[in-house]
Amino acid sequence: MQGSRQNPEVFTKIKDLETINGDKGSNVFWRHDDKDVMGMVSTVERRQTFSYEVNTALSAPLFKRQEPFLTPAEENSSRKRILSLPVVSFEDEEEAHLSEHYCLALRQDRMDFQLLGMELQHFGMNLEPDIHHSHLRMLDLLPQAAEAQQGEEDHPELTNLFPQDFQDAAEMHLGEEAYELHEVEMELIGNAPAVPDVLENENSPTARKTNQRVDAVAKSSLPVHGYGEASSEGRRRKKKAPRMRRNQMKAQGQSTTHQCRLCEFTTANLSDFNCHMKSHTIERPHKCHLCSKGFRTITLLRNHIYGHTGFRPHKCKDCDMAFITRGELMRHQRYKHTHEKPFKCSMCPYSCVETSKMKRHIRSHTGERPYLCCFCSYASRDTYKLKRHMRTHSGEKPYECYICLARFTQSSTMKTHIVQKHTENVPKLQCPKCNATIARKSDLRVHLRKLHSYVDAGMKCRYCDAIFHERYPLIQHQRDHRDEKKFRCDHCSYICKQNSHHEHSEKCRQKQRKVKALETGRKGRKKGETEKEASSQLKDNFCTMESEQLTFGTVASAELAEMGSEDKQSAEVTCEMILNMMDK
DNA sequence: GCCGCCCGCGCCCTCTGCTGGCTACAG
DNA sequence: ACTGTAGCCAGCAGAGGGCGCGGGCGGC
Repeated sequence: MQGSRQNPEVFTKIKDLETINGDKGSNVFWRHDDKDVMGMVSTVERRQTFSYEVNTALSAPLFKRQEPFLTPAEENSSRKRILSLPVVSFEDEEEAHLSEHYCLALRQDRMDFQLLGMELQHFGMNLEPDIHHSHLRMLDLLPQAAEAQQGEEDHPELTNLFPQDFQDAAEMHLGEEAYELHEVEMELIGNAPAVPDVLENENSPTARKTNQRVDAVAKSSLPVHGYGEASSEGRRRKKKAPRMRRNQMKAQGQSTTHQCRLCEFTTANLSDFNCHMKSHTIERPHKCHLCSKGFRTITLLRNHIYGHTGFRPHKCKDCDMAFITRGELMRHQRYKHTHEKPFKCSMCPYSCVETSKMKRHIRSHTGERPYLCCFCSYASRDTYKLKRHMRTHSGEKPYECYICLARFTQSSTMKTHIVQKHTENVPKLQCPKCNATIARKSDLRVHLRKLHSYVDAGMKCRYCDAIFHERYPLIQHQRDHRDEKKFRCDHCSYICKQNSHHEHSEKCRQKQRKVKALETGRKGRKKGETEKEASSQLKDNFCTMESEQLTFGTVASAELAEMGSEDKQSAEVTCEMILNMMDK
């Protein structure tokens, strides 16, 4: 194999590759059947490329239960995506080229392939059989495949794009299905193209085949959720639907309509239709001269170049920030200056600047957790939390204390560590209930909870609206409620806390009658009976009453209440006598 | 076809709070 | 010496803020 350098402009994808790898000398180009073909022979470089692709495009779930082998540095540096070279294509372990690689090279509108005599072991990888997915790198076919979906008759050369043995090995059929393959794979890796997940019209041939593909993928051992935020509905371009429907509505009533076979888009205008169909391709004619990245529109390219040059035309008048687009500036001003939050939650007072934030917030109400961990049962409400969680599996600790070099999984943990261990004169927190001083707020909370029975949320009194954060004051307060004497006798001054009041009332009436009788008896004292004897009888009667749990005061006041003034005076004398007698 | 607005996704960050293991210390 | 307890500490998850950037689409 003789290495011969070719003009990189010919190889759009190779340019990307060079950008990533840097070491251009390790790429080898040669002629094969009058076609330009590229191969990579450097194992180190090859591994870098492969690792990069695994991390960003394929995601860890493909590597079932394997620890992610990328280092953080590699991960961070992988901002760009290469969906081209090289191809790993294994149909199964026996038949195919488990220890070999296919290498695809794009030459403008043609694609060539070459088998490279390289072994996986060279890359230091120990791959499990289930990752040998036959179509993983067929993403390289995108431009051709997208065209292919429009019909083989339009692009008959596509059927000849790959040598037959390659097609056989990959069980791949060119033409329409080639696009479907791309579609399914893009779904698989969470980088969906601008096509619906499953075609709505299930009766169309395309939809049928695609849906079968989707089913097949769903049934396969390859989870579609996963690491590196590659999963996800989030990335699926579903946002098209509403606007498409608007256009669809506009188009209604037209006699001649152009309906997109790949989505719901319908229009009567042919140019609109053609414009729309471009959205289903990844044709990016506007290339950045600095990084070779392609864009569909010149505006996008211009904004991209602004990113390179640092030119930010939209400057904030309230601070030093500047932005590429006016929309970004407006959003910044809402966040930092005007604090305008047009999106309000209907379930709580939360409001925010962006719809995506509201969407995320709503999940905290609904409990929805669409991002599933492929290693455990954890599921998160947003991609970042899942990614952060994955560190617990990978053992990655990206944050290092600059003083003691201790490493941490989260930046906030490191920050706390530095404050608590390496910062002098850190003020401690004083417990409001005792003299204890505690370093951390959360520990003070624990302290309050354990030692002072403090409940953060507050406990409501069961009898009134009072709120207590401590158990004991609540108990005391509720006891007061229970001791409260709510029932008052209608006939005397008797009050009680129980409903037994009614029983008392009846007894009270009977006793009143007795007292009346006593009074009557006193007034109509028997002939010859001395006053002392009369008093003695009264006292006996009183004692009887007392034994029936009627107090003197109760009797007296009840009696007084019903007596006339003369009788009252008489009764008071009688009561006084009784009291005196009791004193004796 | 270009431009700008708007939208949505993704990424990274901070703040917050809970948990459980560790450890010092008093009884 | 042993044990229970309370503070220290790192790990980890929930929630939200801020911004970069690409894409859709209407207007010109």
